[in-house]
Amino acid sequence: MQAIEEILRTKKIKVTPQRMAVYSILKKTQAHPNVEMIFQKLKPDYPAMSLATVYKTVDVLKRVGLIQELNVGESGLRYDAVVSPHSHVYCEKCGKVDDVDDLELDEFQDQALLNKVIEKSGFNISAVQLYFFGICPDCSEKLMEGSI
Amino acid sequence: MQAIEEILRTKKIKVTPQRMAVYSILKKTQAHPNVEMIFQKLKPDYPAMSLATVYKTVDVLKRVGLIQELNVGESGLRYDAVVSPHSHVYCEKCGKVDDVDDLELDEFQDQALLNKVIEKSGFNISAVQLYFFGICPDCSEKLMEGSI
DNA sequence: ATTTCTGCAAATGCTTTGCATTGCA
DNA sequence: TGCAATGCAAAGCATTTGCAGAAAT
Repeated sequence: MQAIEEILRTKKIKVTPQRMAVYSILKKTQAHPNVEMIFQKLKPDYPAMSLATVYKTVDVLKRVGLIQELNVGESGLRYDAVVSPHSHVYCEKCGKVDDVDDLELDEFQDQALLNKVIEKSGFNISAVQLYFFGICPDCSEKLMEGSI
Repeated sequence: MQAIEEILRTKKIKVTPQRMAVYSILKKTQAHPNVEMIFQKLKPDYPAMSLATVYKTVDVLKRVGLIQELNVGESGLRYDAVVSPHSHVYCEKCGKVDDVDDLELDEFQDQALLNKVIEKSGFNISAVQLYFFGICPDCSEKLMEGSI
């Protein structure tokens, strides 16, 4: 709650309660919420907050590099306050997004793999996203129960 | 143009000129077009075709497994008739999507990596997508010229 | 003859925009 | 005080839906 204020001020972006609140929610959760989810979590404490403000805020935080945007397909863009490279799993049944930490690929991405892609594609690569799609443990269980 | 008809008939899905046309376009191109692009390419030969039909068609082809859907962020979902595992680069400037073939990661994905993710996450993984984001050679060049 | 698909137009729903008001700096 | 951000409502767009007519099996 200190660093972020400085980062914003450095970029001449005003520090507002709304921005702090959105960031704070993303910092606390591991659910990778979308805009609507963030809005709902905010409601109790900030009943006056507008959905448009949440859209604008995640955009600002993203451009400043404080959060990253995930694109898993359904349910809109998801947001993550963890900006270091890591992969994600998406449950196609319930829409849950989990982190997959400590894949050796995560470090791998920085060097060998990235160089190879740059070489092969000629692109100037600035970001990587690795997504896994499937069914989460909870949904697998429910599917089992249902079919018995 | 033979196999696809059989695949559709097997699943009791009717073979129509529109469906064949959409698939044929995806089969020919490497541009990973979105629905609008497919629609535009179709127009000369199928002036009566509706955009809604293109949406419905890519959905059918995807569910049957004849094409895959890519989610690079901007410019809507992209479609690819190559369904074998391979990665993609996305140009954040012009929206171009290219293939990145022959990453050892592509075979890697099938086994070791997948097993590790399944173990770590508890998810039942059915698909993987690896995206690289950056600037393509053409856009890099234009940026250079512009800044001189 | 049935059943499914197409094309149109309307509806939906997420996201963005414009602008007056509010609030940081 | 001045400039930027918020909140609201309206606008914008991509995608979906409903349905009558057309086409495939």
